[in-house]
Amino acid sequence: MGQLPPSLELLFSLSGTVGKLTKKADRALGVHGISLSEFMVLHHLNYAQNHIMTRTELADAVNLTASGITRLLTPMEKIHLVEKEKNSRDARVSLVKLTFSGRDIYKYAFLSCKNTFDESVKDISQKQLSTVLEVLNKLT
Amino acid sequence: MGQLPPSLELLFSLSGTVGKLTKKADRALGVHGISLSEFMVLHHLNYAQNHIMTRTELADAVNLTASGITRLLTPMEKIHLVEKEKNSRDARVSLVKLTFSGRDIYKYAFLSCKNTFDESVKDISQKQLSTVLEVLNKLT
DNA sequence: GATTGATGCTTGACTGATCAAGTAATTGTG
DNA sequence: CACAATTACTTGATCAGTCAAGCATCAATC
Repeated sequence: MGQLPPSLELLFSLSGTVGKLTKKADRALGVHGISLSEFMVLHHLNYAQNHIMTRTELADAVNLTASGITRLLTPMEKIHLVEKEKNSRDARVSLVKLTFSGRDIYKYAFLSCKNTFDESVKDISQKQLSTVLEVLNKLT
Repeated sequence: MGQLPPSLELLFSLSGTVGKLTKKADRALGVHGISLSEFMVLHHLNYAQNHIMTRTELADAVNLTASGITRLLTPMEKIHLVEKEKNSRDARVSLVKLTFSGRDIYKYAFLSCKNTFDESVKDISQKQLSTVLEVLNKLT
């Protein structure tokens, strides 16, 4: 990498690695017709109360802007992975609910993704992994 | 994050953190009129033999496709951060050379970027950092 | 030394995301 | 209670990057 202080070496490495991992994830998930961002949406909905979240919550969860979420969800609604619901308390918010078939796709996509990345992670120790997660947290 | 196996927790965390760090870098570098990708190009050229690389080498170094590099370099050539050179041995390759003013911008951009990220990294130990770099390497 | 295949790069069409502006609903304040 | 500020979301314009196709050049083989 050459001549970089640790902080920037970290930045460069992170950026390279994540680029590659994202492509890998997209290939693995492509089988199920979804992208990594869509998978992340399905995941967060799957573990949310009643499988429902607001668009803003989703935007935060998957690190997109509000408009990014609008554009990501539109096709997902069209193929019925998620559906719109109204919030009776606040007419501004548009809730996103995971459908049954959305949950189904999530399960299969989850398995593909897990297989792919368990493989990538196989010779990294538990301890190293938790160090990495801790550091990533501090960087946020 | 909830209910994720370690490998996918790592993927999700990496993706979130890198998204945020990239935005931070782009803000820091925006002062100098360049993006993180452009900064990475300048960096690799700065430490290359004679400040010259082929477009393909650059593409690898910054994790873009050949066409991505073409599109990234075009404006950089226009503002004379880099310039084209021919390779006498092989007329297919188009060399990219860092100009003096490119080197200058690099130096200032480097300082801004370093300040920004040294700050982010200040309570992460040397040892943790090298663990992270090691893990990132294994993931590639 | 002509042909076949690989390599380096560019271009057009597209995708996924952003930002800025706009709309609609809600909340807080004089 | 009115009205200003804030919040949730959508839309048009734009941007950064990909992919597929194409062009030019080079290398290997017959």
